[in-house]
Amino acid sequence: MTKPRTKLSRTAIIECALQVVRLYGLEALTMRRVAAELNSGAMSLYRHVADRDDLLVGMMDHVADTIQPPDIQPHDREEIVQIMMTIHRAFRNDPWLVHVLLFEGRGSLNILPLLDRLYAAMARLGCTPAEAIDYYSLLFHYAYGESLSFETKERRKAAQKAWTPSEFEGFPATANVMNTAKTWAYDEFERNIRRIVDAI
Amino acid sequence: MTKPRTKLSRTAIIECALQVVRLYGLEALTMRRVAAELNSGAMSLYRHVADRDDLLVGMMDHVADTIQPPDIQPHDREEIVQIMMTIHRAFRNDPWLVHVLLFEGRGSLNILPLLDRLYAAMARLGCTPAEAIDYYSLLFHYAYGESLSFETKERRKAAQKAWTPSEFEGFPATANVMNTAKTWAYDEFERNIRRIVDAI
DNA sequence: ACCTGAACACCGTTCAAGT
DNA sequence: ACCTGAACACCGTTCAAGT
Repeated sequence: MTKPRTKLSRTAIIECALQVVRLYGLEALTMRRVAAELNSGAMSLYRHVADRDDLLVGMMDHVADTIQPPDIQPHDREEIVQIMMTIHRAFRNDPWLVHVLLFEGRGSLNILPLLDRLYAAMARLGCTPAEAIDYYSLLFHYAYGESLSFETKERRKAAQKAWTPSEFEGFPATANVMNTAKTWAYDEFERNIRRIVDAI
Repeated sequence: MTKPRTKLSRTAIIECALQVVRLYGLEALTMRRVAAELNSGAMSLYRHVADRDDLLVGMMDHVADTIQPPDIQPHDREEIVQIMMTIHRAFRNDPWLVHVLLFEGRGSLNILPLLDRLYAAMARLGCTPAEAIDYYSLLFHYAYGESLSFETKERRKAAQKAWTPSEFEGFPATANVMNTAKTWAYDEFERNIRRIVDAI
């Protein structure tokens, strides 16, 4: 994927970095690597990008721009579910987003339209602002944790580091649940989002 | 806090590393640093610890051992709430735990007794194993996300990188919620755990 | 104006050598 | 057996120098 020599630019750097992170993961995203892919010196990037954090924020804004907002739903509960599913899909496609959100501590303003639809739907359902904060916390933090955990689970599967049944000896309630978990490809995110929304 | 020269041992290394991570954070926890605190060469640690990941797992096991399990509750819903609050308190005290859990992909077996009480309470409430998996996902992933987000929020406050109100112009539902958020020290974790448990 | 190589101050870890 | 310093292969980033 090394590109032929072209003019360096912020968007060219961001798009190249996006390719690297999607193919090789966040820890492979180094300034030197991106520069190499662009056939240029590592230091040339700093003309267009303040530092690595700035690059990450740029990538996040770029991705946020390409998110397809879901159709407006006539039912407010379904509106909330569809917005959360859209965000969850973005996290599945780009797990590094959650890392940047949580560790850089900086979200993209480009998702504000989606966020405002969420809060508006909550308001129509009768939520006070205080309740809206609670539900936002529950919905988003669950989405963060679930996405990070999913990513880890994939990695662990590849590394064969899963827990073995013998470790659950003496813990019958746990063993009972784990036996089911093993034989069943579950995808609980949507079900759980609906449980939360039903409680609003 | 630099210790006088004593015999190196796995537990001495783990306890020293625990001090470092609690005082200076996970990114300050380097092999060289821990060694320096112990007045020894960085490479000496490798006699007692396989690598940095092994050290982190050792620290996690050590912390898991010191968790005070809550009293057994007569009501199963309250049993679940108290277990989750116990885990949440551990995450607040040691935010790096969540990083290790999610990025090393390795939990401590030492919390299995607590986990088994959780699954047993769910079973008594009539949960099938499939439902138990769903609720486990919701409870724990929310706890992960909330803890990471709390840590980030603290850091961001220190760095004065919070969002400014002007950024919410044109998004009235969001602005309305954010105005409340600013003036109100909220602690929504327990409320949200109870909401989840009520839905079981 | 735009790009760059050498250099700095860090990592985790390997390896051969000390006692 | 236990410890260690030098060295390796990496980082992000600064700085002075090239065109």
